[in-house]
Amino acid sequence: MSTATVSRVINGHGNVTDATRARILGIVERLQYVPDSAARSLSTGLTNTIGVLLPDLHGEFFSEIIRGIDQAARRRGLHLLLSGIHGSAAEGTLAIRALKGRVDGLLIMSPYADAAFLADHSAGDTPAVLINSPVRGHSHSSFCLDNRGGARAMVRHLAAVGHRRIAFIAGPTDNFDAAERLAGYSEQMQSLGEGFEQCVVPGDFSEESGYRAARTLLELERRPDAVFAANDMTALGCLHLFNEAGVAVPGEIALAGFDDIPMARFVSPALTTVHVPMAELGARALEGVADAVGAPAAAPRLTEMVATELVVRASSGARSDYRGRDRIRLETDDVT
Amino acid sequence: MSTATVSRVINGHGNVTDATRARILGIVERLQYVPDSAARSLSTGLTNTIGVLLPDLHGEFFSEIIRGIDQAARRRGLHLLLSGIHGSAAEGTLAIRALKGRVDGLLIMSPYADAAFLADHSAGDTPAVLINSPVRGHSHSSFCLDNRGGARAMVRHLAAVGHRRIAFIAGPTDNFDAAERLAGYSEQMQSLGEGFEQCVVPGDFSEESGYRAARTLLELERRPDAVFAANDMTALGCLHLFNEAGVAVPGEIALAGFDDIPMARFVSPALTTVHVPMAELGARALEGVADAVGAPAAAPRLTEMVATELVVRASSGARSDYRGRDRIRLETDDVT
DNA sequence: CATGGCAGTGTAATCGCTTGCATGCAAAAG
DNA sequence: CTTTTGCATGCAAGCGATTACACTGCCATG
Repeated sequence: MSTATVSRVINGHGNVTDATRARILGIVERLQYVPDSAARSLSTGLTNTIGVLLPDLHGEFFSEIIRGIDQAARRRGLHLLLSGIHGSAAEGTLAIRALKGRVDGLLIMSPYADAAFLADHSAGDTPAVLINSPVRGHSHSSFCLDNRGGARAMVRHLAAVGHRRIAFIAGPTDNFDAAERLAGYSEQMQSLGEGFEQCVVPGDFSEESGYRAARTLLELERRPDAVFAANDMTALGCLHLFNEAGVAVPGEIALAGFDDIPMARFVSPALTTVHVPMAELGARALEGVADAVGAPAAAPRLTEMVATELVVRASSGARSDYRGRDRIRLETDDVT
Repeated sequence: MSTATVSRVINGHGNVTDATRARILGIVERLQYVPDSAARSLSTGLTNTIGVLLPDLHGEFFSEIIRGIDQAARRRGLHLLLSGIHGSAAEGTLAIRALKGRVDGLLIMSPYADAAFLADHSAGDTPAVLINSPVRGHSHSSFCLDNRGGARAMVRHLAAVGHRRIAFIAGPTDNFDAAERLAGYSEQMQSLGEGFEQCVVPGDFSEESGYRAARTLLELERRPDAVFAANDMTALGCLHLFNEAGVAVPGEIALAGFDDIPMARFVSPALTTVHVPMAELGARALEGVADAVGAPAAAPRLTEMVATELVVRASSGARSDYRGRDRIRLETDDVT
């Protein structure tokens, strides 16, 4: 009974008698033997680990995406090496390098990811998958949330409900998600054409920026019918100001957000928003890396879109019997 | 120039001429050489990685604690191997075994952690630190949130505001945090003595259970002055029912929660609650494991308490924005 | 001038596993 | 009864680092 045989038993490589296998398994059990993973990695070149780089570990978002990733990883028997990138691309590059050799694949989410990531990483042979990144096509697969489609759907909804002058509170200008949402808004407004007025005010995804933007909007000579914020926190900031200013939502002005954070259901009026399936996005991305790990380097790099879902609640002023062309979820009266 | 010298340069072990060092560093830079971590682990027995086991990857809580852990890990140059334990202790045990050899230390958070964890793990030599776990003292350090103190503070606050009949909606009976909060409530009510009436109704930390508990409370012949829920979600469920039932908060009945989830600020009336510094708890726990990794096995195991903070908002009916503050206490359990 | 010490460098063993190849042995084939 | 075939097993060579130990000069000391 040599180490070779034990190895074969443990890894399920055939060519072992049932008798020896049983004997070995018995001993393994008795000794609580667990193969040393470092040694194993050294000789196989595999770690069974996926590195996960996330931009910001704040909020519900992050936890959702991680949950999806974790579940998928568990299903595939993979471990997760987690790292938050707080700073710029430089720090990200550093983090990637530190992970090199420790992981079989990389899952990188960074709305700020630029060519630097690519350049630095392309040197390695570790496959990587990007989540919601502006970088496309060449050497990595990527999974993207359909921000643009979601924003368009929201604009269509607001239009269908009867709003004409629809303002948009933008997100950070260097953020990919924010840019896509803005683009979706503009495109849809454009294609609605006559009688619809665009108006974009700056914001940065924070509650405070929403608060400020709301004030700006109220002071306009031609006050908008509806305000579409680039994310829910911004919308919540808006709502605060509207409440303080005694402006009725959705009576005098409609409001909508993006993300569907848990809080969106709880505010009053409940916030119409775009639901983003973060857990699903995370899970799909992990499957993507896992597949890429086994596959030859020449495997096709694809960009997969993950759909969003319009969630209509009270703040947009929809009649309760609203039915649009979009895939929506109606929550008019959501009591537990 | 041999591998030995290179190794010495890279690891900063002296005995190398400045000239050779410079030459080697130059080559390292040019070749973008990164030492293979598997090989390194194999020969040193260290992985520079801490395993993190979390019970549930849901919600703001989780993301906060992970954020704290990640920051601390980054400071110490450690990697994080993350794993969610969805099921029971059995699954946890499995997860621990899977991590064995991959990590230098373990950070385990499980309000359900029982002796099984301990037993299984004690076999290994990997140091572990428990977060918010009922298990104490013997072979692991642990970091606990001062649930009991927080609950007592809340009861004192409610009493100070003038409430006498203070009801408590409990959490899951097998959850350590929940049990501690209940204990804090009972203790404080007891010591308030005359004129204060205890009343505990069951719950399970969910919004729905709060909704149901609220109905139960309203139907009592002697309706309580105040309701203290074991966590914020439960309190939010309560609030929903009170709103539906047209019971004014805090006018007719005061309400308080525990956790200080972001939503607590946004509901109306804003929820008085107990803030729990999850990020700090996570960071401190990580420092704990990191220290334990280097230390001899005989190092003292201590239990550290992380203080909570009372956050008074409108729902408890306080006059001004009263704010109580506790400081972090350090408690050392005996060793052996 | 011989000797010992010391600093810088190289040699080779080691960590624990996987795996190609050699070996042994029993059953099938000639 | 010998030869072939094939399956189960063992041997030993890596995998890429770390590190104890050996070695080589060189300088200080006796």
